[in-house]
Amino acid sequence: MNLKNKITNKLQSSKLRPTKQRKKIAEFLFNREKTFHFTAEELNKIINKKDSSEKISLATIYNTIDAFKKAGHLKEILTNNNKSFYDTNVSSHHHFFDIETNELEDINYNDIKVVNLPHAPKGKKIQDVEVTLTVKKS
Amino acid sequence: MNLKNKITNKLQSSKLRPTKQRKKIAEFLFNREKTFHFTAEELNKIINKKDSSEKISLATIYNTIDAFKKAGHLKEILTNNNKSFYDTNVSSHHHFFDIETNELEDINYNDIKVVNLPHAPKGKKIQDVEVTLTVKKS
DNA sequence: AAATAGTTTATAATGATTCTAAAGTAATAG
DNA sequence: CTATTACTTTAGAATCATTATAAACTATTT
Repeated sequence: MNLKNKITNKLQSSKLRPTKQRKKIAEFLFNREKTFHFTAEELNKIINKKDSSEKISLATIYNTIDAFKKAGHLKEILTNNNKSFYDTNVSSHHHFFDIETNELEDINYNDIKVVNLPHAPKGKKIQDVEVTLTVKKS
Repeated sequence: MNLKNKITNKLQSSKLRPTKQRKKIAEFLFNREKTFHFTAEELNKIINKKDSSEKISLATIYNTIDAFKKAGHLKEILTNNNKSFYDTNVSSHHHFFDIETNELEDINYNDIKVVNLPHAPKGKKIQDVEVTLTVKKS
C-alpha cells in the first residue's frame, strides 16, 4: 500500500474524514523514522512555508493537532513552558527538557527504570508515567 | 527570631528588598507545614481577597513569583497546562497530576525510585529529575 | 443528486503573561 | 538626616497562545 493510502486509512480508522488538510499534516507528521517534537505555531510555520501552494489556516492546525491527540496519534508533553508541546512518539517514554532553550529530546523507555510506584489517590488511576530530566548548559 | 524577622531575613539574604508586598506574599507562601501548589492567578485571588486591606497588583504578583523562583524559593512544576504552576516545596520530589481537573498532589521523593539515569546530552548537565504520574477518574 | 454531518476558514474573543513608563520606596552616600 | 541612586510597584497597554464563532465548503450518506 502506498503512503497516500496508508494515511487515508489511518485517518478513516480513527473516524477522521480524510480531508486535504488532514492528509497533508498527517503525511508530514507520521511519515518519519525519528520522533518529532513541536508546538502548534512551529507546525504552522513549517506547513505553511511561503512556497507551499495551499495554505492551511492556523485554526485548522490547532483543530487537527487536537483531533490527532484525541485519536491517540499525538502525545502532549509535560513542560514548564506556557505553550503546548506534542510528540509523534505516543508510546511511553521519557524526555530531556532544556529549560534554557525549551528543546526536547527523547529518552528510550528502557533507559530509565521507575520502581516502586505509589498507588493513585482514591478513585483515580494512573494513566501515564513520565520522567523529565531538566537539563541546562554545564 | 519571630516570623516577621525571619521573612525579612530570607528576603535580604536572597538580595530581595523586603518590601511590604514581598513580605506579605512570602509570609503567606512560606509560613506553612505542607507544600502549596498554585498558579499566579490563584495566588492573586487569595492575596487580594476583598477583605484584605491593601491590594497588591497583579503585575507585582507575577514579579514576585518570578523573583522567588529565581532565588530558589519556588519551583515551577511540569504540566501540560497552559498556565504555570508553582510549588513551595523546592526539594526534589514528584507529582500526581490529574489531567481532568488540573490538580496536583505531591509524592515523596522516596516513594519512587528512578534508577539508571542516562547521561545528559553533551555540554549539558541534569538539573532535576521529575516523575509525573498523570491520573484520571477510574 | 440532494440532504446531512463534519470540516475549514478568517476573524474575534479570551486568558495568561509580559511590557511600559511613571510614581513610590528602600538602600546608600554625603 | 537628607539627597541621590537603584530598585520596586502599579495601572494599563501590549503580546502571545489558544479557543470560539459562524459562514462557506466538502465528504459521506440517502
